[in-house]
Amino acid sequence: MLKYSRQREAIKNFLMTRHDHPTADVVYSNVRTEFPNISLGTVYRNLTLLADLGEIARLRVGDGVDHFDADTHPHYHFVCSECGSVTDLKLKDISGLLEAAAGDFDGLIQGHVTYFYGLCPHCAHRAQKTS
Amino acid sequence: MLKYSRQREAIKNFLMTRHDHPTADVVYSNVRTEFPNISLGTVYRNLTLLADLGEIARLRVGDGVDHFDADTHPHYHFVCSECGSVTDLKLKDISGLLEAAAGDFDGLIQGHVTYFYGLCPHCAHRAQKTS
DNA sequence: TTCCTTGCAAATCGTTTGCATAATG
DNA sequence: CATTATGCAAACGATTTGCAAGGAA
Repeated sequence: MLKYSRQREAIKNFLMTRHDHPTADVVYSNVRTEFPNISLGTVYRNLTLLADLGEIARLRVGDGVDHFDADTHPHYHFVCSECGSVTDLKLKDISGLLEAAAGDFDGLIQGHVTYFYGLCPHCAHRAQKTS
Repeated sequence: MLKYSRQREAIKNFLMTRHDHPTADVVYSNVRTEFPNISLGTVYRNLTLLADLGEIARLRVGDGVDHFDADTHPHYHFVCSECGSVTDLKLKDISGLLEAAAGDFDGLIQGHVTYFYGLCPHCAHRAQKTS
């Protein structure tokens, strides 16, 4: 059975205040201001637990580090190749993707992961000035 | 300047014979039959080099291990949640995705990564019999 | 001979885990 | 009291890196 823990609550609360999809490390150093003795292990354990419960989402955007998102509604992400920032991306519905993929595939497709990459607004503008 | 190396050639040749997107470790143990003294480090260095040159593709499908593909034509992949196999997926053109995403995004979208997950044909059929 | 590449081992990095103790139900 | 959660540190697995020696141009 699941027992309440103040650390877990703090982790989830912190995540809900952020929209930049922080990593475990960032969660750790922030929650530490409230729980100076919390350990990285506890942060990882709770992030994994919350993700398994479906209360948060674990994002794997190919940079070798897991990012976490308190917004579990299906939506898309953009990863900046320059600064590494991960942001939400408004996108018209592309659920047609799944059907397109299911086409003549003999197995069972349960979902897909998509993320976009390039230069974020900030880095794109900076590149323009430099060139 | 880039110098020829028999190890690098063997690594690329091996990759071209495989369509199951092997990991560095699998490349290592196979190339080892031809070069018993090759080291994992050399395999990693060459895979990274070849990927940077665009001669092979590095696939990050969220399982924590990099997979490599000698087929650099843009195409999609399917990852089996059960057995972890990574296979190619025939898919109608979905390049509309990029434009859809570019919509009102203020930065520069250079590409996207998409992979599908679920049960591969083999695991799907096995699940059916069991239930 | 120059400088890239290798093999080896040690180092890094993100993440997980074992264990004794603290907190929850 | 029964159990889950924590803090700490050690363990892990994948990948990278420093270095001296080997091989290509």
